[in-house]
Amino acid sequence: MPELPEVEVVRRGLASWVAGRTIEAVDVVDARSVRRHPLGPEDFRGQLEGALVLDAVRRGKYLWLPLSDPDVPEARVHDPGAGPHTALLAHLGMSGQLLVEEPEAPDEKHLKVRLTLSDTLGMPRELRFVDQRIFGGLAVVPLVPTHDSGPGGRGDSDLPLIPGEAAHIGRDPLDPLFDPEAFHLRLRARRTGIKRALLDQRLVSGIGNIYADEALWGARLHYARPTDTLRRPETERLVHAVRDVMGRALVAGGTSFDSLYVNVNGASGYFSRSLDAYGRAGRACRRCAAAGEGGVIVRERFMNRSSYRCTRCQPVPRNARW
DNA sequence: CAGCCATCCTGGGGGC
DNA sequence: TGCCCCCAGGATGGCT
Repeated sequence: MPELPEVEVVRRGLASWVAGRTIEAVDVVDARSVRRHPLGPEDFRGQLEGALVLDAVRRGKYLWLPLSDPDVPEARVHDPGAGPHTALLAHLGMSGQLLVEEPEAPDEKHLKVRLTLSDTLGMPRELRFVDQRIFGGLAVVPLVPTHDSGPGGRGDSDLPLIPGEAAHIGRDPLDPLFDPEAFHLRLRARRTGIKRALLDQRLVSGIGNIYADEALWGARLHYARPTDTLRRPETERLVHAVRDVMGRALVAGGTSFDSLYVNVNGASGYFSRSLDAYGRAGRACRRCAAAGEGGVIVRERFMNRSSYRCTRCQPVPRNARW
């Protein structure tokens, strides 16, 4: 399942392969993948055809391509303060892929949307949205200046332009603007369990079920640990563990062990070999084994999902909040 | 407002 | 071999 490292790998691929090209044609193969575009597939196509892709931007697991507005060329071009006003917004959901392919490549089984891009340097390409489970989708949305938890007192022109759909998404742990001390204080103010908090994209973004379990294992914390009892060293351990697991995944190009997810050019990653908790039910905890101890990874149902933890180094806490 | 849960969705896989 | 059911989980809307 794409989490922050996978989405960031896709973003980088889009920035290098798609930015600078024009969208020449749009084929919505399955309208369900644009159901979050309020005006329907025809409007989706009309708004994209002829648009120039300027960049590829990410906030948490939301990804968007800022577009030049082809309908108002003159006025905008001569206004130095005018940035892009719309973007192609994408969320990969559980199984979404954005693939940059040669037009001759055969259609994928779950191809949902095909964007034909302008030919650059004799390299014609299509951007294809492929999605089996249809939790993800595409939409053309306005970009609006949006405050976040950063320093205030600035004018509108200095605020980041992001889609309203992503306005509530917090900074991710690898973002320079992520504030570990503020994160700690917000955790302490919550009345819930730590895994619920990690999965709340408003508090910290980019973490899904897999990296949540990996980070909790790294920090030796149980998923039901009450957030209001966390001590500063524990939060620091957790932030360090999240950054470590995400950083390693990013270097490896995303986990993509699901085989549904591959990166923007269709190549699989291989980070799954180094997962310590997720998917290892019944196997020995590596850390315990290295210390000559007998901790075992168990799978438990939590939040209608699977959670993996070590019985020994992630014991059930007092006052657990399930 | 904060917390939390059901729901969306498809296809692979196990059981029989 | 075919059928049924479970399972995967990100984000949202609507409860309490």
